[in-house]
Amino acid sequence: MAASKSVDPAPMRRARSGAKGVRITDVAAIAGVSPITVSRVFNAPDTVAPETLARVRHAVAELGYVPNRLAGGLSSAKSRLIAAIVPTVAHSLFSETVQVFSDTMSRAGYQVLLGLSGYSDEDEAPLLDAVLSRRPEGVFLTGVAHTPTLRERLRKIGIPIVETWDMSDDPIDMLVGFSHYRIGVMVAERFLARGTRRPALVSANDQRALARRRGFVETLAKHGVNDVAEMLMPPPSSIALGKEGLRRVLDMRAGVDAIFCSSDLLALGVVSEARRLAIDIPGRIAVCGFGDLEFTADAMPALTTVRVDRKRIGATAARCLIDRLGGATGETRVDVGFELVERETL
Amino acid sequence: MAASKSVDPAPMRRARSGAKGVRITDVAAIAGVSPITVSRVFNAPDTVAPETLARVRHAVAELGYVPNRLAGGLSSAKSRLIAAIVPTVAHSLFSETVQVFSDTMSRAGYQVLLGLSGYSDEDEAPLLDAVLSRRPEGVFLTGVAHTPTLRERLRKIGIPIVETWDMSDDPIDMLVGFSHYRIGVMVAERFLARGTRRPALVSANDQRALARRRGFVETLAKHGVNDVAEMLMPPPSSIALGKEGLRRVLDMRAGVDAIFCSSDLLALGVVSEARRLAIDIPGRIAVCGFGDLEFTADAMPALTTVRVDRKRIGATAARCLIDRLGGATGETRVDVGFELVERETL
DNA sequence: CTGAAAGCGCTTACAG
DNA sequence: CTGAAAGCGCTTACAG
Repeated sequence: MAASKSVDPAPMRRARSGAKGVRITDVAAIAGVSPITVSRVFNAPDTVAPETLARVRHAVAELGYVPNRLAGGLSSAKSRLIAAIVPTVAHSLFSETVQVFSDTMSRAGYQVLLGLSGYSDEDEAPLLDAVLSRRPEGVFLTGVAHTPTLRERLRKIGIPIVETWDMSDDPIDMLVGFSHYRIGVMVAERFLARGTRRPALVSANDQRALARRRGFVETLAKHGVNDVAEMLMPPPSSIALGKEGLRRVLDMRAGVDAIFCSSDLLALGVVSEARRLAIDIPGRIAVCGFGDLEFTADAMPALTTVRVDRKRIGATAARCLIDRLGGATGETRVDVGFELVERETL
Repeated sequence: MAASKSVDPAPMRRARSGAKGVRITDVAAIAGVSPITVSRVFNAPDTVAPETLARVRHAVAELGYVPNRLAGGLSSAKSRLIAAIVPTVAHSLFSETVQVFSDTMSRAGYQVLLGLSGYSDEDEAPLLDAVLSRRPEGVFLTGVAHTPTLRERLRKIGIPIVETWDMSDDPIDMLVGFSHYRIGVMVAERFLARGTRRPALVSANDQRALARRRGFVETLAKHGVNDVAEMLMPPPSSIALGKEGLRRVLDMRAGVDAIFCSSDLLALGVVSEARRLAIDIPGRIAVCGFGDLEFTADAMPALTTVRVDRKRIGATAARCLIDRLGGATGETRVDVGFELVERETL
């Protein structure tokens, strides 16, 4: 009796959700070992007999097996994931740090889960939730300006946390950064040494730029210079904003003789617009940026800027986390410092 | 009988691995519902009665519960993770694309897991393994130059894949890019129109730069210009390499009158070194870069460059993946094109 | 609109 | 050096 060719419903390969991957049990079956042994081949290969190792590895290659870390992480409570919260990766300021951080972490067997926070501190809670839902084993934070609630939450999770790109007297856990306030102080001092009487500020109004501003303004005030023409604007900074910044600042105050910009991009705009207006830089107006982006030296030799070792921050932060995850204890506070780079006489 | 104060061993809060988080059952207990209902509050809130919803949300807030997506992903076979393989994030070329891609994906409820591949195609296999072990629901790839093995593997996984930053006749799945070859052709044509007789190339030897080179060299040859002075070097490109590039190229060939650089950074080095050598750009030598980085217009007005809409690539790629994950079908091939930007007469 | 049972694919802790 | 049993914290598919 020939059965009619019925439409064969796609067979469920798994009891649930029709998953289609190769599992550890498939490898185990082919290699003739138990799943535990296959697991050991990945997680503790030196505890497995050489021949067994070879046999399992062969089966792995044959099936193209890739362990499921969702399952592994759930079972072992080790996600091998590190969360990194960064405002943006669109500018090389943070992205170089992220690059080195990520490279270093992966060499140690961790993957980095990037959380791009933008510049608003408010949206950080949902972002943090999203990231923490993956159960990272450590957290890299950009900046230290977090709400007390957030700080408390992070502290309570009990995983290593490294705050970066800033200094703080009360870090959540580890700290690798530099003092924005001191940068402002030092730039003010250089300007003063040069005889500046009418300084101006063209700055983004984000936390860290404002800390530099404070150092700048307070130091100037200490030396009797109280009127700083200020142009504050929301991030992200751009060359166009720098151009506008110069125009505004010149409108606000006559005789401006020095401008502190919160980023090289803004400074580039200022210098560029100055050129258009036939204003001599640094002759008539000294300009200082921040970041020491790769192009500034060649593009804007007249520009003074602040150099921070961005790669070192990434590498050091990674090292701190790796050490801690490896069982190290103790406080970590690293001040990587900064450097004022004067291409020409300021 | 006063018991002696024995050292209290830290109580195991969980049967295994001493985990310490709040679980869905804790929330359920407090809210007086079953775990399934708590799960629904996160994954299908509109199927839950308003009062129940409120009660559960209150319990969630009280306990600071964050769902464990390792468990959720394992159970539902939905990781809500998208893998993005990118050579580097240290230069704004790719990082802007990554930024927009990541922003768009997170708005759709996905997180992006970044895999930084460097420029070597060989190390891609282990990186891919690492990334696939998280069971992403989709993959963003930079470039299309992958080994057949890798292409086959990716195809077999059966998840949506979008290749970007390049064109191909045989994409693995979806494609959002532009033709590097055609860029080379167009730059050659512009150079020829300008009367170039002795063109040179200063280029990184990565896949895509070499595709541009091919278009460039072949088009020149078609017009009888066969001797191109070439300086090829390994990525990453830098201003310093551009400077060296100019010197080398001038050594190799007398009378060079046009240089095609594989990146704006290299071009910046060339222009900068030319200035030092008192060579008129673009008068004596026309220079064309690639990337249209934000600073080039202001820093190097004499520089011609190739503009690609990096943000659009990120946004479009994200949209493709989101649509597909939402059930859409059909082919996707998007050529975002490019634009030759001449700041001054070439 | 809500819940009891089973299962996702691993690893731990133990035993041998 | 290797394995049987139990469990990690969720969600699915069903039933009511």
